[in-house]
Amino acid sequence: MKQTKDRNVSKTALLILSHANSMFAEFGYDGTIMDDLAQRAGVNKASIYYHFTDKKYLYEQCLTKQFKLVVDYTIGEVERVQATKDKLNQLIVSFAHKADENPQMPSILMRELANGGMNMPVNARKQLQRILFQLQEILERGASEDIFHPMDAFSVHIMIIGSICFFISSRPMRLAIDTPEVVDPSLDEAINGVAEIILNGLLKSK
Amino acid sequence: MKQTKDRNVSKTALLILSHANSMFAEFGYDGTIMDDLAQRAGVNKASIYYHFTDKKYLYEQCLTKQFKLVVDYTIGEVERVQATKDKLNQLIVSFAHKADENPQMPSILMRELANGGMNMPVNARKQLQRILFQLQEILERGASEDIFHPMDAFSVHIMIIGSICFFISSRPMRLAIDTPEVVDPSLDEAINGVAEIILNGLLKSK
Amino acid sequence: MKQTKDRNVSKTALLILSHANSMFAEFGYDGTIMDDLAQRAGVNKASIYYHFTDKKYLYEQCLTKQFKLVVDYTIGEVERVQATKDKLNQLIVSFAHKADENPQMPSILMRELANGGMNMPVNARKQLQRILFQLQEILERGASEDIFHPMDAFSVHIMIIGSICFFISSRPMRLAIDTPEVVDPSLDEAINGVAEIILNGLLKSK
Amino acid sequence: MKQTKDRNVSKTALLILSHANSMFAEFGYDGTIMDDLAQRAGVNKASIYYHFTDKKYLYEQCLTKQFKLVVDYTIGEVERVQATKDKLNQLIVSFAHKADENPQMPSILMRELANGGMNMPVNARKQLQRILFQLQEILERGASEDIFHPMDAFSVHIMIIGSICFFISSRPMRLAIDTPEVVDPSLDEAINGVAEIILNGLLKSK
DNA sequence: TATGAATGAGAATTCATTCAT
DNA sequence: GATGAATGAATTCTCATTCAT
Repeated sequence: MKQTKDRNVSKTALLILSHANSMFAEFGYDGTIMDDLAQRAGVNKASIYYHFTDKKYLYEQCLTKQFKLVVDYTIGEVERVQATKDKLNQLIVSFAHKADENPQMPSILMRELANGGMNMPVNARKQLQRILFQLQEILERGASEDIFHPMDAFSVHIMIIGSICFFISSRPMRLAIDTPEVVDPSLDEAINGVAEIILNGLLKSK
Repeated sequence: MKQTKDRNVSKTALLILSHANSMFAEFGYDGTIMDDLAQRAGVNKASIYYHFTDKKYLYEQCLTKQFKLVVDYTIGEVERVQATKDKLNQLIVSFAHKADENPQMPSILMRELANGGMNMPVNARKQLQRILFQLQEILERGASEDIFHPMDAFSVHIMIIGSICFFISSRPMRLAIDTPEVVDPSLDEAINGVAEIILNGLLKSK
Repeated sequence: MKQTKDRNVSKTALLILSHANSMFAEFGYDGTIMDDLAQRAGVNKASIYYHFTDKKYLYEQCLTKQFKLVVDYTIGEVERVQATKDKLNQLIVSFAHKADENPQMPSILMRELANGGMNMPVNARKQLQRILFQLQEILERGASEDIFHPMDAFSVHIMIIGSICFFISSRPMRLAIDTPEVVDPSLDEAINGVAEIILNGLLKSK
Repeated sequence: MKQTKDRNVSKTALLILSHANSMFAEFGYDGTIMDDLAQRAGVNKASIYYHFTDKKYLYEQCLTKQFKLVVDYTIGEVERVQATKDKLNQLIVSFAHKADENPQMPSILMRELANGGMNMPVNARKQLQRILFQLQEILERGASEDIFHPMDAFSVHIMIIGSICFFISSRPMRLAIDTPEVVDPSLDEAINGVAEIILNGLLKSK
């Protein structure tokens, strides 16, 4: 029964997937109503079940796909630069930009963590670990090159992902409420701020 | 103050509030079911409505109380130290420890942000802004004392809150899945890592 | 949660139960629609769930109650007569009359057996066994009194229950289609026929 | 006969039919899901509709085929013996054995009766009537030969069919639950018990 | 004939909220 | 203040059936 129908390439399946993505990001799992999804995607409700078995499985598909997209891109970009310091900078910037292009990802991740992350599909979790591993490699290389203070990879990982996800997913709220006293920075400004602090923080003062 | 029949002090109300707190944190707004809450709190369902009008209002009460708790503590602690640099460090450490004692707060905040933060009660939002303002003050002071690089307060704010909330709310997941390759740091280790990086990042190399 | 709410004595619960009884008998488990039941019973759909948890539990309640009713009556009547032969006769006649008054019981029993009887509530099953045990006692007594041929109790049990249930539950069909060649007997005629054959068949010819 | 493109002979149709038979017997009409049937039979769902128009028609085909099989055999066997008494005995024994070989038949019949028999296909009903007519003939012959008490054919018919169907379809349940106090008889023992009682009951004591 | 993909009309169950006592 | 009992509006999922290829 639960044949992982990987013919999910059909037009209908794609339509469903894409609308599901934005709805899950916008409304969360509980807040996403299958009826509405069907309507927005312009497909029959039963079609969703035909293609994705049930809501939970559909959610998993969305999660995994999103995460892989962002992580693949980030890792690819990091590999294109050579210097250890540049790699770290690239990791932050690439992750931020791709996550910003797919803002559902930060939303979903944050909600999942808030839920204890226990029903986060293994595959989605693995994607994040790929970044953690890459980061670890960078930090170790930097330490052995004697340009970085030795630093626990996990803390840095959390800082990067946490900062960026917070920035991206808090934007709608910030834009809705103007806090004239504090200027809302653009993504690039914020990313650069984050990257600068982290690099500065890690680099041994020359 | 004007003692307006503050009903919420009754034993029943307190029971409800405390259970509501953990349930909202664990299951989110939608995931928290009034029937279950009544059962866990050992009160009649209709009592909840008597004391808190409706689910939304109950949620607001929980949110605001939690946020105020953490923020009051943080601000108080920061004010007890004098040196600018120590103030920044204190802000990070105090926020982290209090949030760790009340881990519902990070969960709720993250879920709210993921939801676009649109139905986050104004009062709760204001609490966070108190931290932002205090941070801004510290950064400005540090800049004028010429010990900090000038840096946009918002980015730093996001980094601090984001890193810490991520760390705290991802812990249950991390503990459930062991990643032997990467050691899971304790809260103090992680906090120190975060604080170190941020301070290093901001401080002008002496 | 599944607190066997034995306050099922309320007017609403009784209403639901009685309508459920006839509907399950008439349409079977699958054929009984909760919406319709609510409407017929004149109660709110959610009330059914409030009182009976779910469809399955409601069904079990119906089953058990029906079976107990018929079996209690039968056993009681049998105990009122003394002679072994009369007891056997009484068992057949009482069971038939009470089942005829509650024709849902034969329907439900037959459907359950057709389903393999596997999800027949234990309690309902036990009721039928009470008849089997009583019958066994009668047959043994009859054998020791030397008035009955020794006969396996189970076969006789099956004959009695099977014959009567078949007769009662096939009546609607028979009445719908007239088979002029064969006269449809009344319940009493049929019961007497059955009882006569069984008694004759068991009694040693004097 | 006129060889009207009898499609139902194709391998696919046969597959469907055979699986439909067991599923209808096991789960009943409502409980049999076309999707599952397709999967079990290893054919495409639309194929079922191509071959059998709809679920109802498929059900009829199953019913009629099953009933005819049992009834044809029974009637044939009865005709092979001569003595009136032997004929009656043969009717019981043959019906029992053939029904035991095709235990779907008793299940389906019982469920149909439980449903009021209203949507039992005419053709299936006619099969059972063939047995009733044959039985009537036997009883009349026995009465005119003065070896049988005169007895209403319908009651005897019900007793035979009811007892045997009950025995066969209650077997799975009995085997699942052992009632050590009462020994579960084999089919032959039970049949002989039933046949003995009925014959004894009808025969005038010589 | 066979098959993947629709689709519409349900059907069970849930849940926040209210009401009468 | 507390409680058992409603209740209406959703919401997920199911299933027989059809369609296009």
